[in-house]
Amino acid sequence: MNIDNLCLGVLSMGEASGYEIKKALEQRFSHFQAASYGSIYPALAKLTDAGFVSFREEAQEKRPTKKVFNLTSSGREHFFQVLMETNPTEQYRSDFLVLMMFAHLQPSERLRTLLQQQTDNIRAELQILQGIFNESSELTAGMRFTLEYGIAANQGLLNLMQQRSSTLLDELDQERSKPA
Amino acid sequence: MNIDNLCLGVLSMGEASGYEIKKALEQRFSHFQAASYGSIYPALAKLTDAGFVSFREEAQEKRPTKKVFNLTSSGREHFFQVLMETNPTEQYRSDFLVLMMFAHLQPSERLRTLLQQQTDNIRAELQILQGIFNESSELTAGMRFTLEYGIAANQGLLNLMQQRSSTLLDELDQERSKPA
DNA sequence: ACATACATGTAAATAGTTACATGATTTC
DNA sequence: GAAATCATGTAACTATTTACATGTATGT
Repeated sequence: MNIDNLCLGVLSMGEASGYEIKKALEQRFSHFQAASYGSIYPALAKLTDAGFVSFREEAQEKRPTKKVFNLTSSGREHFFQVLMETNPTEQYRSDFLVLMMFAHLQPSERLRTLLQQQTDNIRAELQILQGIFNESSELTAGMRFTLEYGIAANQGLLNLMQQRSSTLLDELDQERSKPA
Repeated sequence: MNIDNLCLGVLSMGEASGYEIKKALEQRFSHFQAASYGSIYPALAKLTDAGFVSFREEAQEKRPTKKVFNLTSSGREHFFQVLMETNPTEQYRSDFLVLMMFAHLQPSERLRTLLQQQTDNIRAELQILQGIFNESSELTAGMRFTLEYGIAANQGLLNLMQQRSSTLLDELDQERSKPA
């Protein structure tokens, strides 16, 4: 799913400026997608050229004038086709796990810090997702599902981190003291 | 963690050719890292220039001659520094969750297929990880941990998919039949 | 006969991010 | 007085993948 189509998706939920699309992605898609202004603004220009979105300029008091984009019917049709043709692929890249793979090369104080940081990060992410899930009214069924999905993964990981952090450190201490 | 440093990591476990590094990444790192030949061979050339690896050419019977790389002491030192300075960041990108976010725009037959595919993918990944965990001898503590980490996440997700797939479809049917 | 494994490497294309450029207003 | 929010946009850079180029040997 490229940024162009992600913008169409956000606009399918209602008109928005480039700036507002970025905010929407941060608030509602951040645990599984990201985009910077440097990709959003060129995407909106391309989508305008392609006729998938149109915009009006809206002057504001004490704020810069903004371009408010909305989906054309051609854009809505196109986005439907995208949804029907996109494969449900996923990718996960973890420097944390790379560091764990080479745990035996690092001092135990460093590993203690890494495990603690990761545990904190997971706990924080879990609280963000649970916060949105519990406190937001008017979530679509799909959005509730994406939140529950993130909560399920992070809950599983938090349990593991709590059970295994200290035993991993013990195992590594044993490997260290036992020469081949 | 860029490909250069990932190559150093693989080589810290023993000498290898570019081809063998790719295989090692597929077998031991695939659930949290990836790399293609187009990035591995240039990385090895760069690392050789920098003096972090050296190689010998090994002629083989009935196989092309290969370059067997191994870490220099400078490379080993450098990789240690990389390990000490790398932040334990993670990134997750999911087209599956994007599709779920827009579940209300898709026919229920399509959603049924997507949910089934995702469930199958998670189950398959889980079995791969459990297979390696149970059947491999001589895993390092760090590698066992990376496997358990993947298993914990996927087990949490599989439980969710099994509980929620059908209720999500029901919820969407209700939203569809209830006009605003 | 067709695909897969072995083995190395380059060039073009992809898809972004980061930093820059500009500037008012509001909050801490 | 500094940082954050609002607001748009471009240019340079980064890091990678995909496709190409080449060829033998083995398995199906």
